Amino acid sequence: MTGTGHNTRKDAAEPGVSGREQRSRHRARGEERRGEILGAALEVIAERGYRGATLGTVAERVGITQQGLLHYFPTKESLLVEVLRIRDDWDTGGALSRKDFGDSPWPLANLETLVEYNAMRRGVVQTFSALLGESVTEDHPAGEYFHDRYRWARAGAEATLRREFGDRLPNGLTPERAAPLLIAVMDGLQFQWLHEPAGADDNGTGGAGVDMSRAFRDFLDLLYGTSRDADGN
Amino acid sequence: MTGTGHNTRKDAAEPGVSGREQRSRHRARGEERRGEILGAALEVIAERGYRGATLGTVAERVGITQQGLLHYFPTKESLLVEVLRIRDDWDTGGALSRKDFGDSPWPLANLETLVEYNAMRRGVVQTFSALLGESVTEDHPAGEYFHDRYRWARAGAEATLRREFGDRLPNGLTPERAAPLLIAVMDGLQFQWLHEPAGADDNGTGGAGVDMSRAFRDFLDLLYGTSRDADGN
DNA sequence: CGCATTCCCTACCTGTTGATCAGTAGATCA
DNA sequence: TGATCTACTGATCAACAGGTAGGGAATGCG
Repeated sequence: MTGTGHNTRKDAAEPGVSGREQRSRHRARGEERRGEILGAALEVIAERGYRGATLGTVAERVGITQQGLLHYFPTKESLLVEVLRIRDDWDTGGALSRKDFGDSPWPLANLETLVEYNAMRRGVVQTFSALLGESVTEDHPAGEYFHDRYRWARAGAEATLRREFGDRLPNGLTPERAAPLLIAVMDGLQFQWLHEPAGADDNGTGGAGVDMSRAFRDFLDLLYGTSRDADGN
Repeated sequence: MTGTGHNTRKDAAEPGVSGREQRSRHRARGEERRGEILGAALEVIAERGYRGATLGTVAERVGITQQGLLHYFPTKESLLVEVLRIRDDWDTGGALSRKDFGDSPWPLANLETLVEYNAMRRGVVQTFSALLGESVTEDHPAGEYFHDRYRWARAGAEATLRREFGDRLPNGLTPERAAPLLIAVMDGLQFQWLHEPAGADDNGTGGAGVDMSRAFRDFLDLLYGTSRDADGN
């Protein structure tokens, strides 16, 4: 029951493994574990939120103890910070702020792609949405993150809109004032979609759910002032 | 400190008070306390979310013990259910689903009023938003509530849009497909507003915040396809 | 080979939370 | 006047939570 039977393992087993392979494997172990933990934390936060998530649950999912996890992330909050950081790399950093941001002939296509991408990553969206909800409560560790993120997202959206439409949208609205709406639609649709998804990979719900990608395209049509496919599809 | 000095109160004091009034006052104590508890719970949930809220904190705010609170609401979840119910009466029941729903010459004005009303009730909005975020997590007691609420809200929005525009919005979009966008904007703006409010009662933020009411009007302009005041204001 | 580092565990502590149990004081009622 | 109901309180509990202390095994390094 107690930790016995491990001293006989190394010397006898794996006789043909070279020292280099063992070393590199050992080195990589740490970063690999970190990655596993981050992935598990993302899952657990999606399922229970940050406050509801426990270090023990995350650790268990990686196959170590809670104290083993604390070896990598000294506090629960430090774990959250890292989760937020990798999410930024994946999602926002991957689309909203990419260097090739203005490369597309149609800037808003990037946002459309982002939404479609999110629709395939329910876990990530759920984590994000759960944290966003919690972040409005007092003294939440993610509060500042979302505050900054919103400023930043609105600025990005405004720049995109300006690149697309100039200083006025077709209906006369300025990019500055349309930007919050764009962000709001993206966030708001996520909640509806999480509660009742509908879309490419989901059929038979009777049409009650929300097709996030299609709805977002509908909103873009609204910005353009014309409908591209509202009649047929 | 302990409950002394009350046995002399009844017989001697209030000689002219009839038995009926005393009885009713006694009866009302219970309902009054219930109301106080519900109000405190709304506050505490706004500050810490449902999972983060504790019965002790709520009870303390009413001036009773945690066990005293459990006398009125046998479980924490039952308290949440009641909070959700009264919120419905205040907010949704008061505007979205009112009988005089179609009485206004301009149906969407009701929604505008609702948003303006919300902008004056930060605590309620914060409670709602915190719970909405939590509700996407697994086995959350408010999950079903929000699921149903979204269906219902979309149906209500669709009906309103149909009453205003008929079967097609100016840009060709159907009310059915515009409804989710309307709800998404309302929800999404709340998060931005909570994180950085701006508006009538808030000046000097440097324009970085979000004026929820104005932004919502901007969105309605988008639905109409024309801008009413985007140039000057 | 000895030493440091990395990785992870056992043991333990302290605090919190929702909930139960039993009981008390006053009001109501028969 | 006694029975009963309402509105609580105090004591207590089991279950967890995050975090600390310290140690041990495997590995890398000189």
